Amino acid sequence: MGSVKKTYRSDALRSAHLVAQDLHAAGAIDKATLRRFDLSCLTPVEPLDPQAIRAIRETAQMSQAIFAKALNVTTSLVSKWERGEKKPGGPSLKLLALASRKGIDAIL
Amino acid sequence: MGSVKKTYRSDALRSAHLVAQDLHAAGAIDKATLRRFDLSCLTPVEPLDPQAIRAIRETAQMSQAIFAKALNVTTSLVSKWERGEKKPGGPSLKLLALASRKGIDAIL
DNA sequence: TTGCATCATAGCACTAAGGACCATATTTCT
DNA sequence: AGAAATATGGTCCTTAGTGCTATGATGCAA
Repeated sequence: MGSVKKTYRSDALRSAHLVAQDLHAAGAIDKATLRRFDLSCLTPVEPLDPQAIRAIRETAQMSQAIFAKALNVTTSLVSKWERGEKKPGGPSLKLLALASRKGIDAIL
Repeated sequence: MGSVKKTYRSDALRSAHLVAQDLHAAGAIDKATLRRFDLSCLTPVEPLDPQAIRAIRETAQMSQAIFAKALNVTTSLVSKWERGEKKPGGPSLKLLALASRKGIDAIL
């Protein structure tokens, strides 16, 4: 199972943030470095075209209805995203980016 | 560290979704059960008052600016959330719920 | 066949979230 | 002292997101 490997990478990322904070608390690194570190840790968020959004959902094997529930939006909105009638912004894009890069389970 | 325990719980949750899909593919469970399972897996999303939002951010040891970047929103919006001028909805609430229940690293 | 449910699309009206700008005052680090 | 980060406050404005309803296609079971 990807369980072991995925866990390793995931936890490394996860703990890195806290480790960096401890280093700063101990005076080992300055605030600027900590700040830059935090920003470099963020999952990149780029605009998604309708097909890309649908691809994320279909990879997750979900209907529009339960995909919408996972993102805490309405099904009609998901439909509009996938047809290009509306474009996801700010927080929605972040959720989609997480689902795309880390897998749907990252946001369940 | 927490790595092992957290990983165990996290991976169990993560794989459960895929396992259920396999069970369905194998004909072991029906579609309705699969659907209900997916919904029951979702991180509960409840309204958050301004102090709760600030608490999440301060637990993460982040300034409004980098917290905003993590959520892919503007700093002024985070400020408004924490002062009660605006209330986070849909996708924003989902992100905040993830940060609150699974830790800030879940959304980095 | 009939019936019932899920699925996806589509329309419309409406509210408020969220974005993009400002300016200000305080703190913190150099 | 200066520079940079921090948090608040504001104002204007766009549109994302909601809620509702209706449609047709699909699939499953009685």
